[in-house]
Amino acid sequence: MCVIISLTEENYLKAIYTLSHLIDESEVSTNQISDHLNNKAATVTDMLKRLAEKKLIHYIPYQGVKLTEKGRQTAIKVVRKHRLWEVFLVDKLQFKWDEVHEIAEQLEHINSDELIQRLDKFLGKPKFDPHGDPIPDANGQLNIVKAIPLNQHKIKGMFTFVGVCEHSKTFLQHLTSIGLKIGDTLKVEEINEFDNSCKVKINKNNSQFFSNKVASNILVEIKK
Amino acid sequence: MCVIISLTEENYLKAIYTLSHLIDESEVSTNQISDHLNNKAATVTDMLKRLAEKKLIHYIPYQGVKLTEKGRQTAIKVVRKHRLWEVFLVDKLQFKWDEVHEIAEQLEHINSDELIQRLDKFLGKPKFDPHGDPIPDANGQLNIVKAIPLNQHKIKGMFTFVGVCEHSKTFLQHLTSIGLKIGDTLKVEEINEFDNSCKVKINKNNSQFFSNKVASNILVEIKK
DNA sequence: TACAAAATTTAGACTGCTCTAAAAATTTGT
DNA sequence: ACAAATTTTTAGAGCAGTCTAAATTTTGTA
Repeated sequence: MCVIISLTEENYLKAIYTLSHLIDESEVSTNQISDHLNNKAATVTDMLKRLAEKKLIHYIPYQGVKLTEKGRQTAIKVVRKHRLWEVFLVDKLQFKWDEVHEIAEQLEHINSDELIQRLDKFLGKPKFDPHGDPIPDANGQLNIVKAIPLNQHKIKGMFTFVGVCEHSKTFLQHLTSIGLKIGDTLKVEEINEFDNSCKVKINKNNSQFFSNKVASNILVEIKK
Repeated sequence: MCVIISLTEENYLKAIYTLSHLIDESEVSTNQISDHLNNKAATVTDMLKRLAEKKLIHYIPYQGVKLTEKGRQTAIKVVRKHRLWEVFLVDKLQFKWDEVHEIAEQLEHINSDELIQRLDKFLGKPKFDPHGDPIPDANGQLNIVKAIPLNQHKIKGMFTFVGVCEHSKTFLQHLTSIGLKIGDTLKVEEINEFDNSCKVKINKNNSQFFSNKVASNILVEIKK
């Protein structure tokens, strides 16, 4: 009944979960997984056979994979742990938001339901991690986030910065260097047709230009 | 220069460290390690060869092993992490002292110096874990504890309960059930020659009997 | 002190996870 | 529609860590 799932298997399930959510709930290919995890396609094929054996994924050779319900529950539990630990690292240990990913990658595999339940309570049952990503609840339910990238709005006006698409250290450090934090108000004052860059005021500060690349990785909601 | 040490290797080094400190700084035998880690002697021999290769232990076949300085530093870092995480679990997440060992066994392998430094600060740089065991500092220095088991004092009088020898769940739960916590004052009122049991008053409460077995696992200092 | 018992090591094998090289299947472009 | 390119799988191998069974070394004692 209670199949043991190794740290490596957890990482594969998380990868499949993440990749399948990039665009709707599509099937994930062997190469996508091998790129994401930095190992070879042959290695991935091997692992897919084992995960299918354990009923954690639906796998038809050459057709890509999808998580089973059991696989999804496992993956989402890892995501929940990852994001809760990130909150701990930032809120309690004063890490910066660009410093926590690697440590959370380790902590997410600590196995204790009691620990996670208590950590969640200790942190005040947070709904979002330091990057604005939603934290699944203990039952694996996830807030549906309706935020979309700033560059897709194509309109001037007031927005709230609620999350990022890109989680790389360099991008997060860039946002920090321009003084942008989750929750800030963005006022789009100009949109330039030719390169899709925009002039934005952060809170009450001076305006600055965001390239399309930056704007495409900033998730916002229209400010009420 | 910077040899990678696996989780398994860390566990072997910690086992050797622990076992070598049971009695002075003696050498540790293959069987002691295999008992402690619940695996076979042949498996231990294999690992000892690998640890010796990496200059983490001094190993002469059939002669037992001793940690090198590098091995000791590695082991003590794991012990430091284990004990700090135990403090976190008890002080911040309200775990009981008999519930934290298994979780700390996992957390002790999380690899981030920055994390440990910040956790230490967050916890108020504690000197002892919830069982009264000393926490090595960041340089691997350990407070020498001069506490000895209650049954070895052989005298009546006032003592302070500062730690335990036995760390099993059942023993710790037993102490909890008789209302004994680290820091409590023990007044030894009688010592029975025939079975070495003693009558003890905990703080200002009613007196009760401690068997020799209990008294031998309770570390105390003479109360000033 | 010699020999039996105990401790330890060696030999050979298995699993999980990884790789490279080669074969097979699928997709794409003309 | 089919050849070329791409993707995926298969085959075979290696390493870390574990095991059992057998051989070797040390220890304790008769």
